[in-house]
Amino acid sequence: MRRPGLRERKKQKTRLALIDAALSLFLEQGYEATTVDQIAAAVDVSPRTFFRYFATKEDVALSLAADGQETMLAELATRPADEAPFTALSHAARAVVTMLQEGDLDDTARFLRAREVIDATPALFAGSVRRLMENERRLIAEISRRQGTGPDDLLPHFVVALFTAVARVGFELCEPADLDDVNALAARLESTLTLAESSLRPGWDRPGHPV
Amino acid sequence: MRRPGLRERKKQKTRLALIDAALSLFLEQGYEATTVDQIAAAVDVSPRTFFRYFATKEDVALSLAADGQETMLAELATRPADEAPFTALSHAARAVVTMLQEGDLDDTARFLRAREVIDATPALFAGSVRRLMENERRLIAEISRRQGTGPDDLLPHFVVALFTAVARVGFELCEPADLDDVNALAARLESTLTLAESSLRPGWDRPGHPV
DNA sequence: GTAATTTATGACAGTCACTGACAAGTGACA
DNA sequence: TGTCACTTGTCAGTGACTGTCATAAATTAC
Repeated sequence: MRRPGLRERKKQKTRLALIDAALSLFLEQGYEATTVDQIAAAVDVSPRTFFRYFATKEDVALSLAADGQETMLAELATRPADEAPFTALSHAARAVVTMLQEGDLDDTARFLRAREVIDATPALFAGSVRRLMENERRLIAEISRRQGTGPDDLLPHFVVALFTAVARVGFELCEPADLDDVNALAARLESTLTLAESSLRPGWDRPGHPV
Repeated sequence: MRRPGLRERKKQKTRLALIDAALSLFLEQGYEATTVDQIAAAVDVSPRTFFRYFATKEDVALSLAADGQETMLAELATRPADEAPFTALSHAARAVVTMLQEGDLDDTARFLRAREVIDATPALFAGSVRRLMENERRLIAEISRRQGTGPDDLLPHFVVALFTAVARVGFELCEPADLDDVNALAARLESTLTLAESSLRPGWDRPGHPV
């Protein structure tokens, strides 16, 4: 598993090159002012190839965040079944930050740069939220499975919606200063989670609580 | 003010005709399968004119929901300053339902039909959430103003994000059966608001609570 | 009432995101 | 080394969206 083969390595290289080139161009001249042709030209690749790596233009900026969400989903699946839903979700969110702290330095820088571009570009921010919502369905399914509740139960929807709100405040609404540093991001997430816990009644995310 | 002038009346008529035609086509053949040219042709208007009424294709389905958000903002502004933020936001949300219940029957039907199309179309659902998020900034500003907190205070962000989450669960995640009836929508909103209140500690949305 | 002015619309040309199809090049593997 | 699978470039096309200019209709001035 050490070497994924030359072909696979080339692909990853092209993918990262496209992301880097796109982020640079987006920062320089703005997102809408940048054409896919420009990005492709910067990596010396045909525009058609760009769309073989990324389904849409916004994807090139959002794919890293999407990877983070996959990490979160995976972490959630490993949490013990008797853990309270909101607690399990909190740990899953922390896993994303941990992944950044432990990962390659270049990868972390790229991730934070992507966040910077996303926060500065309304269209990308919108896309980011869209992804978050799509992911919400999967989170709801997982929480619902853990709790054994039916698919039309309000509680899982409620818990996940609330958690997503907290995560958004923690992750996305960062001050520009916070964007430089992963640790600042982690601190922000923690303080938001603390605020959430101090605002909610104990056991609120368990069925049968509101008597 | 009774008569806004012939020109203005014509414009409103065209606007509603475009919305109705678009919603019908979206329901019949799906959103992406419907072209702007088709919508324009159905109303006997040039495609260029369509874009003079709606900035984007998705706008034609989302504009009614956008109107609802304006109503909410306006209602929020009239709430007493000493009212707790979440309570004020809840009343503002109720104002949207009230507006539907009291409004023209055709308008209500159109609104519910738009919701139906939006819920059935991922792209439109995403756009709907996007609008909600964009609106969040204005809600935060208003809550922040009411509370007299600084712009970098976490609490207004937190309160509004939580409220948006609740509103989404109440408004958007409706069962198909609920879409026929405004009263069912109202009931759903109320039960979600109740769930939220029973989950949160009293005074959580006021500054200085979590000692 | 008619003339002047504003405003909505249509027609046309153009940009850009995105896609299907086919041909050519390159790594994988026997 | 030769075959196979996969990746890429080229090309042609669709559809969303925009700028521009001329025309027609509504509003206002006279």
